[in-house]
Parts: sequence; structure tokens; C-alpha cells
Amino acid sequence: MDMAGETTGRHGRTGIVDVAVRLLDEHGLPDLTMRRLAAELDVRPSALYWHFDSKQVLLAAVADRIVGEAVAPEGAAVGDVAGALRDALLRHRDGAEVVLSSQALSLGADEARRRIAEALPADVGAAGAAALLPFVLGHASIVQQRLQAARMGVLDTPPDVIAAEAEADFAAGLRIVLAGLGVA
Amino acid sequence: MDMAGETTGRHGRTGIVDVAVRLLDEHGLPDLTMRRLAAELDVRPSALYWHFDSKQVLLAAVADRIVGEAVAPEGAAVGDVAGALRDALLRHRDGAEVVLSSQALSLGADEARRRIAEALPADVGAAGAAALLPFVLGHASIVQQRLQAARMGVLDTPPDVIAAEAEADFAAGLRIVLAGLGVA
DNA sequence: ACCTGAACACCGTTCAAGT
DNA sequence: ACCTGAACACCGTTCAAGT
Repeated sequence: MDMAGETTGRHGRTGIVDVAVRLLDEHGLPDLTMRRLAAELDVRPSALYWHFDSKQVLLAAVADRIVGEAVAPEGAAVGDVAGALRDALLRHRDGAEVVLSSQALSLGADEARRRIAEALPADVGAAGAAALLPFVLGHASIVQQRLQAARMGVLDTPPDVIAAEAEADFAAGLRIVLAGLGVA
Repeated sequence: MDMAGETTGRHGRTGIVDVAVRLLDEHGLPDLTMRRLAAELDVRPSALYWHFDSKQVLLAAVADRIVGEAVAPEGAAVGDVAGALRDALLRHRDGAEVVLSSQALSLGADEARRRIAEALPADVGAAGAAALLPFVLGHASIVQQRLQAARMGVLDTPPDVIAAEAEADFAAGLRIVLAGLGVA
């Protein structure tokens, strides 16, 4: 029993998303073009439109993949759930921007919100998620923006310093929100 | 004494940013292209590159303009400072995305962080800004993403409902963070 | 079912040259 | 100081046609 029909030289949605994510990691969102993706798959650009209605839909699938990687153990504390999401976003170049941009269309977005809410006492679940989700996404987005600036040399702070500061800021922000929720 | 040399048919940076912001408001970030902007200014696209080194620099100026509109009265409470920033972001189509994307290069970004920190007791100023800035940016970004989805008809929730929910979520999130800071 | 070929209507950016 | 003209190397997307 073959796995997913990869026996032919043809492609499936998941395989295409695999390559898209790799391209994202290696070259960043601005270079994740339909034409480059097609070239990487050894196919004409128009072929991609058989699998995805538009680039936006493709990016939503990439966003879902990224959010789907944020797995905290069953019954984990909110801090760990939020941390897992943050890590998943930071694991991929421009990950936060991709997820933020596909937020409304993305299936994984609501899932992330649900996971956060469920890790909280029922009475503060909704409010907690409404505070934490924007915080995590905004945080990751700002961090990756700074990393990008450092990469281009317009910022002199070395990447590992940025990462360390980010880690501290995230922990501090998380602590504040959890304290505000009475879940300290 | 003429104001800013607008006597000739030529353009200055501020005038260009004016038109860029108007284009942003009317058509959104994807349609804010150098070519459209140039056409609106009745000029060839290449002329813009005399005023701005790149589109990225132009967008950073737009971001600064937007953040600069976030003015809370001197000595205002943190909640009002954060609220003013949120309002400025939401006042312009895709405002959050523009500011978030130019965050690292933007002068106004650090200013916003400073204003938030200064509206807080000194001992929690830094941590508070580190929690509030990502929250406000992430929040506004998510709201505008939903508004955009509604605009395209993929979301059936009417815009005013989205705006109302957003208002409530923002207030709730703000309350939580402020409580966590002990500034309730 | 999945892809090619060819086209359409665009992009950002550079740079010599004009005034 | 500020802009034009002309080019370069790209984009996303559509659609008829192939296999």
C-alpha cells in the first residue's frame, strides 16, 4: 500500500506545502513566489493553480501547517500552550507574518485560540485567549521583524542577543497576562 | 514666507506620504504600489526614487505618520495611550500591517513604546510596554484581517459587528494586562 | 487527474539623460 | 533639485490544450 500516491512524478497539496515551508525557511516570505515554488517542484507556475485556487489559499495552508506544529501535551498549562505557539511561529522565517496574514481565512487560527482557552479556567478562558493570542502573534511578529533588520545589517544587535531579549520579553509579558487573569 | 516649497508642481516627502496614506485608506496595502502612487502624483515611477531609497523606506514613513497620529494628552493613563495607538492603527486600512512590517526600521515604533512606558509607574514601565505593544499591534492586525475577510465576503459577519467585538476584546485584554501590572 | 504553453496585466528598481 | 525615458528582471493569474 503506497502512502499517498507519490509514486508518480505528480504532486499533492501536502507535498507542495512541504516545499513552500522549506522555501519560506530558506528565503523568507518575499521570495516565496508561485514561480519559484513551481520551479522548485519542477513544474510550470500554472500547475499550482490546479491544487490551490490562489496564492492566498496556498499561504493559508502554510499557516495551518505552522500553527499545527504548535503542540503542547494534553492538559498543559496556558503558559506552555502559548509558548508552543510562539515557538512554532519563530521556528519558521516570517512565520508570524504568514499566520497573521492568513489569520481570518485560516482554520488553524481558531484552533489556536481554542487550545489557549481550554488551558484556562472556564470563566476566564475567552478573555484570556482574547488577550494572549494577539500578544503572542504581535510578539513573534516584532521579533522576526527585528531579526530581519539584523539580517540586513540595518540593526547592529546580533541575532542571538535579539533572541535572548525576546525570550525575556515574552516571559515577562506572559507573566503579566497570567497574573492579570489570576492564574499566577 | 511660503510653507514648504509647494509653489512649484514638484513634490516633497510629506506630500508624497499624504497621497500614499490616502491610497492606503482607499485601496489597501496590496494596491499601494510605487506605480499607482506615481500616477496619483502625476509623475513617472522612477521619480519616487529621488525622494525615497526604496518602497520599504516609503512604507516606513507611512508607518511613522500613522503612529504619529496616536496622540494622547500629556500625562494620560496607560489605557488611553494604548487606546490612542489602537485607534490610529485602525483608522487606516491595513494600518497595523504597515506598522508591524516597518516596525524595526521605523522611528515611530520606539516612540510608541516609550510613550507607553512613560504612562506607567517606573518599576513596571519596561515590562508593561513589552506586554502592551505586541498586544495592541497583534490585536489591530487581527481585527483588520477580519475586516478584510468580511470585505471580500468570505466572512459573513458584518463589519460593525466585527468592530464591536473587537472593541470588547481590546477592552478586556487591556484590563487583564493592567491588572497584571497592578495598575487596575 | 494533473500539467504545459502562451498570454495578460502588472510589479520594484536602476540609470543615463533632460531641465 | 527634481523629473523623464527606457529598460531589466521579475510578479500572480487565466485558460485552452495536451496526456
